[in-house]
Amino acid sequence: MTAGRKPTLADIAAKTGYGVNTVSLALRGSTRISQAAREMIEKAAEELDYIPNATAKSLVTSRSHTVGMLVEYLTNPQPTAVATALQREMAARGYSVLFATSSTPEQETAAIDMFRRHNVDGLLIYPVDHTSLDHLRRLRSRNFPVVMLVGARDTGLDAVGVDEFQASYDATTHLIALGHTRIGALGPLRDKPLKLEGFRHAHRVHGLALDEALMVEPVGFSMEAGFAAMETLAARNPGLTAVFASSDMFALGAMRWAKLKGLRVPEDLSVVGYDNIEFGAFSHTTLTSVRNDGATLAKAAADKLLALMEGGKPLPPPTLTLLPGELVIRESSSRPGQKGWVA
Amino acid sequence: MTAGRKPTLADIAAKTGYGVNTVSLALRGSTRISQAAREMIEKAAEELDYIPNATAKSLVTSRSHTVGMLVEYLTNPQPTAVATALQREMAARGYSVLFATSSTPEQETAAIDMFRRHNVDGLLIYPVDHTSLDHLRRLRSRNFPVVMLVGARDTGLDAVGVDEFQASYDATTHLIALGHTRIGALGPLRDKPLKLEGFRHAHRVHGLALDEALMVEPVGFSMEAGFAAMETLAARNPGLTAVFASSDMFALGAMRWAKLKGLRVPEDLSVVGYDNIEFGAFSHTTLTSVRNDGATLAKAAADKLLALMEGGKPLPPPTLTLLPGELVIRESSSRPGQKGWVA
DNA sequence: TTGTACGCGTTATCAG
DNA sequence: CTGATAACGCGTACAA
Repeated sequence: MTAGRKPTLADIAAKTGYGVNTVSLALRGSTRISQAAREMIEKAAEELDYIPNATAKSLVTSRSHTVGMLVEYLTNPQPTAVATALQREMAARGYSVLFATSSTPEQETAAIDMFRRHNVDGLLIYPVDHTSLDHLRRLRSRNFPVVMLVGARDTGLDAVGVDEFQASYDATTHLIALGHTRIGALGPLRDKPLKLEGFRHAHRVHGLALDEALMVEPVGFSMEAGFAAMETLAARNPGLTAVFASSDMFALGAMRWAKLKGLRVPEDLSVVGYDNIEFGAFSHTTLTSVRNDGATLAKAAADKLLALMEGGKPLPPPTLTLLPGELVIRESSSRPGQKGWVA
Repeated sequence: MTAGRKPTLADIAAKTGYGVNTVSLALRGSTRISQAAREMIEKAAEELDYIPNATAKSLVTSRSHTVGMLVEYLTNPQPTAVATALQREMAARGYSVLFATSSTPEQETAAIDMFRRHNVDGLLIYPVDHTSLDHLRRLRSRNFPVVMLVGARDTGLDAVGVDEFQASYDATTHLIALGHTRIGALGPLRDKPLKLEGFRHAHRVHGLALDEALMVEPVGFSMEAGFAAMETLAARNPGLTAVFASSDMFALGAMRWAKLKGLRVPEDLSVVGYDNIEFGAFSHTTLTSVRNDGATLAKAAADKLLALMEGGKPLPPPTLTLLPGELVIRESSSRPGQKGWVA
């Protein structure tokens, strides 16, 4: 078994004496082929170690059975888990996934162009900027299936995601119910506004004043970014007793900051995160956080994309699948000045 | 701009009056095309929103400019960071990456088959079982470029990775030098033996007896798995004063276990991890760990794969690129019964 | 400088 | 049941 090109249908045809077309049909399990022919052909294919050429197939069928998956940095375990689950879900449905990361709009369009050159049948995307989605709407208007992995309303796009607004509202309300009145927030202000809008909404509903200085946007997606943002937040707001973080990464960074400052969590500072990653659940002080079911999300997104890809070609109107986020209360949140949570 | 198929070279040819082949050459910047023709053609391509069909191109050139990337679960941030960096490195070199995860040998071969169907030009792989690599050697013998992301010696494969044996030896030696004599280990025993072999080797070199009961293999790649394995380890070994974990995930799980048992780290139990993930550096008790430079690794792997893909076709003999791992000493390791590390 | 013809490996169409 | 033949979109001769 030396070099040589890959065996093709023609090689099998030559070896068995049948025509390429018969070979093609036999290998795809057509019933119009005789038992004898099928067995002979399958045996020959086996011997030659034949591997179907998806590229050639794609050219003639104009379906690549490939989708593009575009996410931001994979530093956050939660989207990472979703991406992994998505790949498996798509594989189970017979689709391969081309993968790319983008942290800027330019990288995002470059990646999408790459996907289109490769004729992907659809796109799973966690967009960089949740508020400017024209390029995705344009794709959709050309009947190109796109499923966005963010639970944003009224985007004109198919989407599945957690109800970040509601979940963040719940998380903030939890802190307010505990008696906190000066609550800070760490998270994106412009690109991904849903979580902080939920934070704002909770203040409105419960009649709590909210100063813009109480919201700080970390630079990047690391614990260190959370740490630095927490430092800024604390400097600006002396009386702070609680923080809501849009990501457990930030929350853990904030807890680290508290430790270095000699502040106890939750006695001196309550911390609530988002994503419910394992690092929070196993942290020294366990982290109160919003759980979103990544597996369900991945499955729903895969199903939705599949329906669009294999359905008729004027795409149906876009639908939004909103999954609930559930607040998991642990040690890091309590009444101000107190240890342990009391309902 | 309604539905309709994608524009092709023929469409541009029709619109401009040139032949397809002139269009093809012009778009690829051939100098044999007149200035006027080029400009007219580029303008038409722009207007039609022409996107080259990589599939068709691939069929005729028999190069897909696509590589497969196969990793295990992305629950561990370190391999995840490497995977992300690899995708970016490959993109910078004009390659797209098909991505899959595999946690069993069966899934691994299934994924590789998928890659081959899609005619990937090469493969980046973190194999499930570091000791059975025949299937990869077989690919290589057919001149298919494969770069393994594990620094294992004498595999007959191209590989780039950290010197896990040496780094684990160093980490264990650190504990021995601190005065520990009963050191447990958490990590894979069979599939990925390098780290525990380094652990063993340190015992041999420093004349320390080593009981098989001191090594426990966690089930899975989570903190919870580390937690459970630590429980088993402790139950089997009462006098234990230190643990070496083959992954920071396991180490953090072990620290969590210590906390729940009322043991202080490092006074009652020293813990050394591996991977130097941010969660360890920002943990309540910061984690001593082995740093491996993921960015350098990704770059080296990308370069190596590129050389194989674009070099001549009897593949050159395989080479191994070994990167050093560096022990980063933090709070979690000290002399037995003591807080803080003294050299 | 540009056009024509052919082939890449497969599926689809239409005969036989 | 099976076999020619024509696409699919592009690159590479070679010819004009």
